[in-house]
Amino acid sequence: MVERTGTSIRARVRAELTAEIKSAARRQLAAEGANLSLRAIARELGMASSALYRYFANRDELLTALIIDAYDALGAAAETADARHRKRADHVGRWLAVTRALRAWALSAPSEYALILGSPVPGYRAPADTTGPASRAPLVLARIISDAAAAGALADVAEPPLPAKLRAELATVADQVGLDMSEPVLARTILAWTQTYGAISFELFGQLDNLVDRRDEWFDYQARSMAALVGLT
Amino acid sequence: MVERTGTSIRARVRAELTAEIKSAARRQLAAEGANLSLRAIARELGMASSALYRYFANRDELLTALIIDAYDALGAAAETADARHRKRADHVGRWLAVTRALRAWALSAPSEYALILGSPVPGYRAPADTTGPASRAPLVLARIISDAAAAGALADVAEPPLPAKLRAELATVADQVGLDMSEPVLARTILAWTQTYGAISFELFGQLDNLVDRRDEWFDYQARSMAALVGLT
DNA sequence: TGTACATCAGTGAACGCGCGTTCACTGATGTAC
DNA sequence: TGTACATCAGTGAACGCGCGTTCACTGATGTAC
Repeated sequence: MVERTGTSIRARVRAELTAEIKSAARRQLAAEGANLSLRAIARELGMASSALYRYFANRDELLTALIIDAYDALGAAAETADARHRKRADHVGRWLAVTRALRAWALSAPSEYALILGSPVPGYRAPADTTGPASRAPLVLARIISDAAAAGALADVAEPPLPAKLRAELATVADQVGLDMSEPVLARTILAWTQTYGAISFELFGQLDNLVDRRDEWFDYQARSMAALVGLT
Repeated sequence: MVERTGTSIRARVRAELTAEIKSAARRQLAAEGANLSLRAIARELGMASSALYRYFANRDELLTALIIDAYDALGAAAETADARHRKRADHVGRWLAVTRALRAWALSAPSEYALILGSPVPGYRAPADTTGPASRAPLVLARIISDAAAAGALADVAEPPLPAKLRAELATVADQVGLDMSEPVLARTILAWTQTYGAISFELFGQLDNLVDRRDEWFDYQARSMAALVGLT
């Protein structure tokens, strides 16, 4: 993004137009898929296509901004869903609330979900600044598990062996994000997050068509299964 | 596809060129992502772009052919992996062999995997003829489970309740594909297939970067977990 | 408070490119008698 | 077996379109004195 500081009128107008460009871009994404066209955005906003270059250096920069926004929106949805759950000790309830919120966000903004969690956009490589926002949602899930573990509320679950080197890798990851979790618990958490992502993508990308119609119930069933697999009670 | 019958020389040459067009298209897909360009394919084959219209009525028809081929290739990989497993009663082994084969195929042809299981291609809607090939791979997994069930080798597993109507829907599905399975078992099978799909997509679409490097071990851990969840022993 | 100058947003034309699809055509391969 | 005709594959030009990005420009907003 073309950064510019200050709180003058000009700066505020600038911020507003930047937001308008992004939301026009999101609308375009919803209509056309990942083929983002700067000219089409400019057309919708009634301005010359060259004007966009005062706000974003090029197409990729705009895409990056959209990706970061999407990760942040998904992360925020997860965080508020967890925060709103009053009974903090009801870990299964929190897991259900958060995974449902993730799904609801995805269904409300399918093209943005596809942008961050679908197949990569051809010819685009995400810069490093996305990793922070990208980890918000999974961290919320992880925190539910670590809360349960800390409260001694995590059931023992039979599980396949973890090879030593994989185990060591998981220990490093837990360390880096500051999670107090045993390696097997972290492994199960990532597994469950992967399943959740798979369930949402399946529904969104049409793999559930002609298979399951009662989508809400089916999702809940899956979420509960995964909560149980992780050991939440 | 522009159908034409006969086994004359002309017909054989025609079949060969059709295959060449598809494989050039696949190469293009691998290089550029889902932005399939007829002109680029024609260029690579050293022919006029208009010549392609003797083989495919338009771009969408070529895409459809590629999608069907990809589903078939994935299905064939699953089927041969299962067939090659000699110990038919070793259901966990068969599950591992098949899911590993699915992953291996996806890693060897990431763009084709993305074509069928990634985010939908903008502006393209799959016709009905894809549903047959699309179900080959999941059916192989389902058959392993139903074999285990038939052999009485499926462990009882605690699981969340299935709402009656969802249960009825699952019964219909089992009926349609001719699977002799109880609804809870079918539910767990679809869940496990969803997780498997999520695991492969996670790896392929870069979500595992900076998280897990020992991919083979990680995948096996997940596959074994899912086998256990379904009740394979 | 007013003036002079610098900064910035937005314009419109242009560059150079690629795309899917159609169409009238040529020449080779196949078929019927 | 040879000839006449129909079928087919492939060509090359053209239509009409859209794209990202650059550039010199105008006029408005902000800043310094």
